[in-house]
Amino acid sequence: MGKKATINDVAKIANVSIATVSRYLSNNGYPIKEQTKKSIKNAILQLSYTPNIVGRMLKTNKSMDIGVIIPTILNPYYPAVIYGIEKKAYEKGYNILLCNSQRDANRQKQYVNTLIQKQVKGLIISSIGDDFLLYSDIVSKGIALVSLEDEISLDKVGQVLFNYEKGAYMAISHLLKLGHKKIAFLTSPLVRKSRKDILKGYIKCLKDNNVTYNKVVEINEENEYENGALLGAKLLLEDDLPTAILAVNDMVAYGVMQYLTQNKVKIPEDISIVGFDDIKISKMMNPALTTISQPSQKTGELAVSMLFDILEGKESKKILLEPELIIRASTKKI
Amino acid sequence: MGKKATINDVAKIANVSIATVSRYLSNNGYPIKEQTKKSIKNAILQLSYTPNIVGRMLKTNKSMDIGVIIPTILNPYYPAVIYGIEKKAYEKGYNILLCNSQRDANRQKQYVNTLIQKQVKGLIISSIGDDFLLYSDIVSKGIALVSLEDEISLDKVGQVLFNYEKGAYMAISHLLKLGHKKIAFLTSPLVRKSRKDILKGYIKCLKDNNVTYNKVVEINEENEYENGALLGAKLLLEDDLPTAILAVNDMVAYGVMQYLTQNKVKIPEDISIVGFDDIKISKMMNPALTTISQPSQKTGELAVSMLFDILEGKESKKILLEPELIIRASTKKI
DNA sequence: TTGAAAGCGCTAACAC
DNA sequence: GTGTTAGCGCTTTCAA
Repeated sequence: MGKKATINDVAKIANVSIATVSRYLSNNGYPIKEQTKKSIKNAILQLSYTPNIVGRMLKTNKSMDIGVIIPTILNPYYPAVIYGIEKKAYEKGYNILLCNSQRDANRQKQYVNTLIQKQVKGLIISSIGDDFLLYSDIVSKGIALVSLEDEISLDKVGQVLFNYEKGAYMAISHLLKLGHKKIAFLTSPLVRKSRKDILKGYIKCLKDNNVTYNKVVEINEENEYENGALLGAKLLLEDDLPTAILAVNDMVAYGVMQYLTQNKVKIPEDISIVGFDDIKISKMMNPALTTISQPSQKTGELAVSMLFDILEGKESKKILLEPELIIRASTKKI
Repeated sequence: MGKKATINDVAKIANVSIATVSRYLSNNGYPIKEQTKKSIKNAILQLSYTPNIVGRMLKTNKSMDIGVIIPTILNPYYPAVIYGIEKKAYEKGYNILLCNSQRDANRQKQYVNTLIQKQVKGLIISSIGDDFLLYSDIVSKGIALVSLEDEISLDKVGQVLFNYEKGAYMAISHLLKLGHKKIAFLTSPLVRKSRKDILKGYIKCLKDNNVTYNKVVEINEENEYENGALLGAKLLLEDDLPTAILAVNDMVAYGVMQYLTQNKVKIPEDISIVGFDDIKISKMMNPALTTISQPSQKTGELAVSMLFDILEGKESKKILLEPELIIRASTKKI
């Protein structure tokens, strides 16, 4: 395979200086004689030369990479976010460095560090906490930072937030309207602010409607796939069973549904269930899942737009996306 | 935010040479006086200095990035592959540059080019075709290349393949065993080799069992989400309806199932359906989907292992992963 | 319209 | 143990 050709090799073969080759490559209207252009072009073809961006980066200090840190790509919500990010980034010529934090604070920190070292232009992060120092370190290095979902108490950080509390409130309202009086909330560990907000909305709506029954079933593990089943099992051990369930997200809802169905609990006949996220497949489930829609792809696109705004020196801002209730077949009048 | 600190700044503050700082940072056992270490450490803290990897890359010509090109992250099969890739890569300290080709040859080419320029150490690519020139260009630049799913007619390319034909054969066998005689194959455009192989397996199994009925329903668009519904609609227009369906992948199967269910066709009572991939959620569907399991996460892990093997100068190889039939509730004896 | 040369931040060979 | 220095591939100023 031999060594890669450099701009020097091209210059030598084309019998011009590297400066001229560089100008040719940058293609910015700098005047070059047609004849010269031609010979450079030939040399490039002959060597099948590809510019080394690292050289340019070192010189210009301009990277075209964006770091993206998400909890886990295995929850389809995030691929949809990434899709939005990548779409917008591609349009602008940026690439995505993808990192899964696995909801592990150390791993997240490590990734942030690596990404800084790699000189990313910006960082989009769906965090697991409010690590003030970590974020201010990023910002102080001139890297544009956009946070997803969880609010961060720091200026100069773009934020694409979602009204989780209201979403939960809407879900519970819907269930109450259907006549349900016993509604449980099934959730992964209540560590993220977003989850706590869902809990808040759940509690608030019950209180506002003078419903005394409430049951929060929480599980310790982070694995959403299996959590649903575990939560379902835990629920069935209770003696005062609910007639309806709010799940912390769609993936968990699926697990619960599957477990209940296997255990002869019919959905929605015996128990109604509402999810959270409205990932694509939710409408393909059978019964299709009633859920709170959180615009995933749009979240990604907005994040990138914000990132570029910050990069252009504009004031960073917060956007609060609003939930929407998607009524499907998994909820039923009691 | 000011300018980022460099190794020079650190050296100046610590009152040592940049060489010493560099040695300190590389932390490779090179002897440094404790006292010196301490003052360097302080300087680094004081400046909140982060090494600039670009400088190192230019010098050492060693990148720690791997490019990953997949068709679309929106089909959950790929996030699972990526999960496997990222897991293994993380262990080795590598990062992932993620690209969605959207099954667009131009976009793919563009991405490959960018990734080469960014000096990735390796490239994992789930391609849309057998672009010999593209691949040999990659290889000739000393970049390790691993191809997923589709076979490539080029040496020095690692390949993690899957026995699609056999998978389809197994699916059809299963359906025949259940007494089905009219089995249709519903598919996205038959452009990828993998899809054509599924078709082959379908045809072959029918022929081997002297079944004359066969019906291939193909759709033109690439969007798997909506394809299922379109395929379902197209199917219902036929006059000689099948009693069973093989879908080209699970996502398509979901769409079909949903459409059929909405149109009063019961699954599996009226029509049995088999998917392909066994993405995580398939067992959470209701009815749970019978499908051919394709080990996605393992595919990703193997790809990375291969990549590192190639990087270490080992002979590149091919691995053919074998399918497994996962029988669930979407298929039924006739 | 072109070239010479400095220098981006870092590593590593060599010298002491 | 530590410092000096060349140079990785590129862009860009300055000069011609």
